[in-house]
Amino acid sequence: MEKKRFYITTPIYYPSDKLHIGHTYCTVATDTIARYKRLCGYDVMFLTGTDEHGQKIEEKAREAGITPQEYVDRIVTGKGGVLDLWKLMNISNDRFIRTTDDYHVAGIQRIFRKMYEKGDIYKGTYKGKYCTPCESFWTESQLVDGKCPDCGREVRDAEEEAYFFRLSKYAKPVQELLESGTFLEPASRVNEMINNFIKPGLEDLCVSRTSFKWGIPVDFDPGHVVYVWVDALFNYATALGYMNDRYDDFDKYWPVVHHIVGKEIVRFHSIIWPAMLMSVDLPMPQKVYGHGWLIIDGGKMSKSKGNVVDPYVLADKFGVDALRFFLLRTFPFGTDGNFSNELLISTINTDLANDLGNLVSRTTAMVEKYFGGKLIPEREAAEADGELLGLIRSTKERYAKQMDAFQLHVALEEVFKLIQRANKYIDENAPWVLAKDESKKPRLATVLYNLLEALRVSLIMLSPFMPDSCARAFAQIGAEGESTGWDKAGEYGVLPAEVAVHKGETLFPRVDAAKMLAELESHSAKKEAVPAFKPVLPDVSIDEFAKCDMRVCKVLACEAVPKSDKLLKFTLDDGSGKPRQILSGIHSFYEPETLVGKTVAAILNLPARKMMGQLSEGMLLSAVRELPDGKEELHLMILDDAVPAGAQLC
RNA sequence: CGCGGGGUAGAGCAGCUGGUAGCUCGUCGGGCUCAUAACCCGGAGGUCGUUGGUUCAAAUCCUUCCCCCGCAACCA
Repeated sequence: MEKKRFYITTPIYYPSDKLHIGHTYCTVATDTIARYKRLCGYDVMFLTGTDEHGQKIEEKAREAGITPQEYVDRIVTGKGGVLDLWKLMNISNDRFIRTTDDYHVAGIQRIFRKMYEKGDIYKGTYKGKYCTPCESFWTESQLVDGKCPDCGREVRDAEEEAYFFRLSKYAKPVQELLESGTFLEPASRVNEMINNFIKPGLEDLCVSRTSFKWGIPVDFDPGHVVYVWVDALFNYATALGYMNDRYDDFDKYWPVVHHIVGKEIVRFHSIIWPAMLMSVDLPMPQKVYGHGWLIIDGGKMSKSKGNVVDPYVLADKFGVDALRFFLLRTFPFGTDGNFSNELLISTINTDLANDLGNLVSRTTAMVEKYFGGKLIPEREAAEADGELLGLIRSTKERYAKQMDAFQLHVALEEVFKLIQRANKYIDENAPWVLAKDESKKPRLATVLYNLLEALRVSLIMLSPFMPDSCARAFAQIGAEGESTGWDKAGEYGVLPAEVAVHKGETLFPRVDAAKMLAELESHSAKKEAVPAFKPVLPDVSIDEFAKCDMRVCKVLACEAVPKSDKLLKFTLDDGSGKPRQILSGIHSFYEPETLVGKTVAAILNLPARKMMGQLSEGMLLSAVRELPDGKEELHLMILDDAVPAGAQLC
């Protein structure tokens, strides 16, 4: 009979910077599932890779003075890069795709054309902000203070020609897909997607750009570059040979696709991706699983906060397997988890050193001490064995159920129930007492054999999580070959009666928490930085500066804008005699009532603009800086009340 | 009323198809000595965010309100 197939993917990561523990978490989890499926006998295809195009990488490369290709090569294949990281973390991916690979590029061009010919991609206009001197398009959110983020100059509304994907056309089938059961998990994400994105109506999606070059050219329309969606999402298909001839196992693995993704990209994978697949008439993936994030000190990990955890450091200090284990044992896979070094250390000490490692150690030590390393074949069963043997036989089933549902942390819990029961079993049977009586030797051998069997079974189930350590442990307890296979994970009596053990070096050394924390502290202490000084912007002429009409205003009234977290609505006396309304996003720093009567400064000649449906005629001046923790510190410019309204700042 | 998640012992979490509140760490006491000062047993510690309701019975179902977190929107 042919093996059942299983195709699993991580997202392709964006190599604009070094990867951190969050990427590692996702990849390690996916790797563990892949290893588990292989263990169960599946024909597994495990794909990971990098998403290497786009404006941001183009910019980063320009800053570094190298080509975009050189830039991504450095991060992906360079020393300490993505490939090195996965090698270090013992990731067993079968394939690694880079969106700059030529077969992917060719495939995407064909896919783009296919969707175009079908009429699902059409030419339209993309509206955005344009900076003429820089010849660059920006979205609202990219603007810095309403200005070009590159040069700080004014931008204007503009349109560019672009291709769009008819996402709207697929809204209904996508909704049906989401509602139809297990496509998207955890289930809580389904409502989020439908309520937030589908119900309000899906807009067609811009899938090409002319404003930057670093991407896959649209082959039938030079100047256009395929924008992220088509390029990145279809990696899952091109990596199997879809629309290219580099590989030819697309038909083999396609329908059994499982995408493991972070919750931030669930939307793309559960709405846009299915829609595009429908467009090219491909069957839907079996599952999209959105896992949670690692949270640090209650907040998201980010480079600007300086709280990024470096997997290289942790792997170096604790060992790869311990780190892998910690990530998957501690945090429920579907929800966010609070990362901390203390938790890491305590998990390693409790589960790996005290429970598992110590069990291997004390069991093998006793076999050596009482039997010279090799058990005698005589046995004597006892009632006291029942519970342990029951767990040896039954844990596999519960474990498998959890693993199949990607509940990795619960699966591990099941294994550790067995390990803890085995430790208790030693206490109950006190082998050291049996050892004193020669006539109890068969009973002693039975007790130790049962322990070895408990370990063997546990190690099989732990091996997808900690492949190297389990291999070492198998050697120590004298398990080899078939006895370490999945088929034997729920059976008792598999090890030979005269099994020989080899007590080896400590599997998981205990970590000295205080010492280790101090070491890690010194690592991160260097990063405690003063707020970065933002580079001074390019010169402006005095004439340009003089164009800004900044005036002193008195706050006549101030109230929060309904339904907005950030906006405050100011009614100001600008000296003209006519009240002026300005909105400002500073509610997180000030309560409206505390500002009434204050003397402030504002630019009056910015074009009026609507925010949350309200008109804002100008902008209040504030002093802003970014703190080392990534938060923003803002002070409204509050002037001496003696300054009259309408006075000009210059 | 934008959407979603969460508020359970000192900390971190489970339980949430209703029926004496559980796990890990920490803490206190005991046991054991094979083992990586590890292991085993026991104790202390919670009015399960708040209000009202359904029920013989609610952490668990419905309802009010409060707080936290994410997404969306939005910070010129």
